[in-house]
Amino acid sequence: MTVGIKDVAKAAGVSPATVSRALSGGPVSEELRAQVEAAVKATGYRPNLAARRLRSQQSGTIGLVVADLRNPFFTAVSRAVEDSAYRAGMRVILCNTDEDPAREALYLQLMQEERITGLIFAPTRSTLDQLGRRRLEFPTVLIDRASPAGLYDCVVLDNAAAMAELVRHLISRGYRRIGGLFGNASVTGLERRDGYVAAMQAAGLVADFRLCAPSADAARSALADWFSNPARPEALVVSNSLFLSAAVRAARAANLAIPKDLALAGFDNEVWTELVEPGLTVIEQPVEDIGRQAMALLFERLQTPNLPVRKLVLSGRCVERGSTAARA
Amino acid sequence: MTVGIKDVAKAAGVSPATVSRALSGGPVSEELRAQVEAAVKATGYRPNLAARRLRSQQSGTIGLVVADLRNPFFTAVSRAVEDSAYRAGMRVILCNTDEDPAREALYLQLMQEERITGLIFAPTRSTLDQLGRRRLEFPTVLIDRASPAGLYDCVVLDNAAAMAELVRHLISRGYRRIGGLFGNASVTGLERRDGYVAAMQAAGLVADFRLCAPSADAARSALADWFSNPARPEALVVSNSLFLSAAVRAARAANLAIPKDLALAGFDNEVWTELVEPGLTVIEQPVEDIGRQAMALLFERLQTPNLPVRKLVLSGRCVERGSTAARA
DNA sequence: CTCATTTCTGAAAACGATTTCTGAAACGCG
DNA sequence: CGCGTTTCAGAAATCGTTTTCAGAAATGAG
Repeated sequence: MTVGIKDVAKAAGVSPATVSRALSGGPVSEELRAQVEAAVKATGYRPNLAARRLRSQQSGTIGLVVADLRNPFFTAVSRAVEDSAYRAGMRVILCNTDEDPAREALYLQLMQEERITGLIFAPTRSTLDQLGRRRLEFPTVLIDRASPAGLYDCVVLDNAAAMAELVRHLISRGYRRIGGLFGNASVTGLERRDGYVAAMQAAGLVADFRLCAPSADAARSALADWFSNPARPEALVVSNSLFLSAAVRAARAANLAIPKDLALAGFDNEVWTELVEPGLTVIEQPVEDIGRQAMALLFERLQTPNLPVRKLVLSGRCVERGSTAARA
Repeated sequence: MTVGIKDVAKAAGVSPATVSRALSGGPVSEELRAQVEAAVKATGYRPNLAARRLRSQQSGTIGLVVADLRNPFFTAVSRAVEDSAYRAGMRVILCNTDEDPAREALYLQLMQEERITGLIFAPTRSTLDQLGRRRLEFPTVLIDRASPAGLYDCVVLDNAAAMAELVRHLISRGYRRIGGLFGNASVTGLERRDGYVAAMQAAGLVADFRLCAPSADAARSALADWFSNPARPEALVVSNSLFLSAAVRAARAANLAIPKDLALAGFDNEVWTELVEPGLTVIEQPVEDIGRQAMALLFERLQTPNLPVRKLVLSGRCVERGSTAARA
């Protein structure tokens, strides 16, 4: 039915072993190599990856498990990872957990069954905890969400610093009653909260924040409630782009003008943050770099398994726009 | 090193064959089944998928090859596909071609090597042509971009009708000089252009459109040029969300107010289309449905290989917003 | 009670490649 | 010219499962 390595061998008049060697660049005379290549073309042979993987005991596959593909941050990182991987002749198997620990567990099990050679993973807070107890069976690089105990390589943003920069920026623009809305599913959200709290305290201001599930609905209802409160803040920082769009909608719904009634700042420099008036101030993350560096760390660890654990902390860039214009 | 089926068999005091049967729900006495399950738990056994695939000759994997993951349309469809697949106990391997025929060829070859059981594919125009000549080796459902010759199952939007609806909507709002910007890499863009041309002609108006590579830069420079022309249109329809954001930026750059100086309408109801003032009129695609139905078609074909080829045409919904408000 | 039939289990073959092992030829060196 | 070394090719083992095949035990019918 399908053409196998034996058929190629027969067509080329050599043994299967020689075909295998010719295709993998092994020691084969030029003459036979040419014959094999011709036979491959003639027969239309495509190797069976399952067989290859079984015998060679390496899958040549890296797993990429992200929290939310609809979040442009993760799609951008994924692109970079995919690119590096294919450049290195590796396949990528991409999974989307929707911030659900149960799905994470399922996918990790799957990765194990696939015998992936390495994993790049953005875990929820709950799974991150467990990761400390039970080590994963394959080299792993965490992205966006750092291992607190330093058990895994990781590449993350300096979340606290980035958020603190946003807060200081708002303060410098004359805002004082600055609120914060942070995701509760990832450590990223909590780190950004910590940066917020620290910056507020450093400025002698009182922190006023809420935690929230990472869904548009949850954010909108939290904000609707908050905005209807007479003690609502003059400015708001949020921890991701989903919340940012929710905040704009909630502000419109509550008839709050940006930035006159409510200044606003958040994360991730997506196209539309420039387009919605008066332009939204955001921290731009080096998404390409995050993906590339994660792959680089992974490859280094594959080559040298007992390297010390490394944590790569990248910085964000503050893009100032109209949503944080100086207070009237 | 890693625990295999033999180890489980030994631990359970049975043969490997029995373990295999117990795990796959074969005919095994309750007693042994329980023993096996206990042994699996005790040993922490995880089957080796490569071996399983090799022997059983089925990968349990469906390929998903999309044109651009940064396009929210494709991420939404991907989510739906992934969901259906995992619900059916199948894995998904996701690839991103960036509208590049060379990458498409590479990935199709890869899919063949993986011996995927089925493919869901959004091909470029150029690959779509070749698909007519050389049939793919696995059951395939095309999405977003239809096979003209009807060689493959597909699920697509009624692009011409949707675009025509946008045009008629603009006409009813008083616009006459309506321009169009369409992507040249996919048949989708061309179909939408056809719908545009047809609707314009039907109304006795002269069509005035440009084709453009599917990149933000290409779109912006095309539009910058167009807008600086004194004969620029009063209204513009575009064929995807990338062009839509480019159009807003270009209009701003050219100091054209929306909709006063330029009405605007496009495709895909993303969050931000509501947020950028005065709200952008778009065709909303049934993204979830597209993914789900594609999987449904694929499964049906797997069960009944010589079903006639089916083409599922879904309709878009026009979401009217301020960008196409009645002409002053 | 006997014989055919069913039900379950284990031994062994098979999946399609890679890799090890073995040997033949070619080569280099004294 | 003889002998060790290298180079290349093929035969056969191997990877970890599933599946086929065959046989033993249990069941049921006459």
